[in-house]
Amino acid sequence: MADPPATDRRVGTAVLVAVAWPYASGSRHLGHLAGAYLPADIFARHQRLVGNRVLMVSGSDVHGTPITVRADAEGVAPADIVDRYHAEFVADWQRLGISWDLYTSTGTENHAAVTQDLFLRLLANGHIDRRSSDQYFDAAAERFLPDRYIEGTCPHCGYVEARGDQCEDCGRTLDPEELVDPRSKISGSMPELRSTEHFYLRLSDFTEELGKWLDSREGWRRHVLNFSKGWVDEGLKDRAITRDLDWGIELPVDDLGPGKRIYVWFEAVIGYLSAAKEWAQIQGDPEAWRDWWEDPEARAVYFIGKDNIPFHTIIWPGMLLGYGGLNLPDDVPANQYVTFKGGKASASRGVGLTIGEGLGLFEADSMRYALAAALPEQSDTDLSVEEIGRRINEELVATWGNLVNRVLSMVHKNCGVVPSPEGRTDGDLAVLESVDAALVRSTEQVERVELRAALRTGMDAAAEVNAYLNTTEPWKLVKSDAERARVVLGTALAAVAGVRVALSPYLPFSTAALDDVLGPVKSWERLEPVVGAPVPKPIPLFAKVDLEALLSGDDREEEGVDTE
RNA sequence: GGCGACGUAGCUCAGUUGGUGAGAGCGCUCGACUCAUAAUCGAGAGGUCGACAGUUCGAAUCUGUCCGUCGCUACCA
Repeated sequence: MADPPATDRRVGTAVLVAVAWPYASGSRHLGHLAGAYLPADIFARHQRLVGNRVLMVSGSDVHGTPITVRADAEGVAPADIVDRYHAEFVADWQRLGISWDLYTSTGTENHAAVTQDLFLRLLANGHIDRRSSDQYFDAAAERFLPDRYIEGTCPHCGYVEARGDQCEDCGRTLDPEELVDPRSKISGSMPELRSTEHFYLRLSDFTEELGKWLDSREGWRRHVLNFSKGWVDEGLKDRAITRDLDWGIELPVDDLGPGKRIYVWFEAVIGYLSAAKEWAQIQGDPEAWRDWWEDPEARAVYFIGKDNIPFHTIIWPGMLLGYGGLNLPDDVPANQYVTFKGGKASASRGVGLTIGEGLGLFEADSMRYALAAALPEQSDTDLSVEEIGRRINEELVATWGNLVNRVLSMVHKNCGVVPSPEGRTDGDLAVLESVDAALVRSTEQVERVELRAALRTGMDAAAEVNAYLNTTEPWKLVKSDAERARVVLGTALAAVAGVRVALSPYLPFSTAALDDVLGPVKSWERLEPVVGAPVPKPIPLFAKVDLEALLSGDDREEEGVDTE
């Protein structure tokens, strides 16, 4: 490469890799993984190898009505639900090799403090105000009711168990006042409308500024920009920040009376900032977060699913503008959806696989490959167990796994150690140059967050090395010209080492499995293997998937496991 | 209802601001090879780019209508 990657982590550009906060209300599925966590990890791993200073943060989103609803349904405390799924997420990330710099939660004291700081600053700057409205009040329980805590008959379809925010039967969104015969989910009594006060974020203050900001964005995905501009063009509406809940972050002011908390949509996005501060504290350098949030040279890339777009392109930037002095997102490469047999993945509806279920069927790297090859970067992508298995067997194992295996086998058998690079012909050098070119090309693609294409680039390079072997036929040379055979095998091994770098962000476990022979991958460049290093008989990097067994298993009932 | 997206080879998808004969991977057919997880390499077949109309010298790409799929619609985040 033209510019050798910096090895000093303090030299490169500061890159904040901000990843959607998974809601600790149920298991996450492969759609979430392909939508945010996997692409973020691939991007972060690549950025580290090119020498940038990556800070990749996220955490479990532990507040919000769905969690309290679920806790009530199970007769446990919200914290029990949160603890269960937070632990599950942490285990998922570990098994998947998601390389967080910090994975925390919104349940920390630090997060509450940062949230309250933002609230107070926005309040002081005039971007938050108080408004009163009529809301349903449960006299028996002596509390106001969030929309989800009200049930009634849907005015559109007559469904008797419609929720205050949406009718599950006909799918229409509702206002609670529209419900016929409203009932409190807490006491079952008929709620009454009472006046109550809440704080509102004056998003409308930022309509013009956000519009200009969005117009100035370059390289953003079309659907992200269209959707965001659509919101601005319609006119931004002020949003209530607080809710009548006792599960959530407390207000730093007490003038609304008891029973009001800051609601999730406002505080969850603040997690990106609070996590950076928490990370800095853990590092023993409490001011270190400023490198990512205040330095204008720093980059911030937010990995989310498309359902989260307005929160990251409108609301969070609006909050940051109102706060002042902090970096706005540089890119929000929101992914579309993964569908399963045409339907949106949803654990609650039993569509698709949870991450845990996926890991029960496939090796982590294999599943990472299959999902990365099908990332819904431009449009929804349809997946199935068969499709994942096919990708693994016919692409990953056949092209890359087999290449590594055939090269290592021949080197082991005929040389026993890494051969010297001396004596390479133009043809030998050409294959190495094509691998180097692939590394340059895939960097350009990753910079644009075209991760599918960058994976393809790496796989194409692997195919070129396969073609090189078929042309040079080292298995014949070992009988006719042993010296030439050693040169060819050494070249092939060096090429494999380079392809391995290109694929390493996608395949961390199998990459590390080659450390003993090829050395650890520390930078985004093709390094010659150490001459004379022993090359033992190889173990296949990936197991083939038994598709028939999977298909018979796929017919079994897939039970929904949770709400979303 | 409103907004947005999508509908391109058997399957999953790419196709920057409209312009050499429409692409990739996989599958399929034929051939080569046999070191390698029956893997690899080469060649080839296969699509009137959802339908219709329009703008243009020229449209998969722009406009309109229609058909179909999906998402969002601000208290799920």
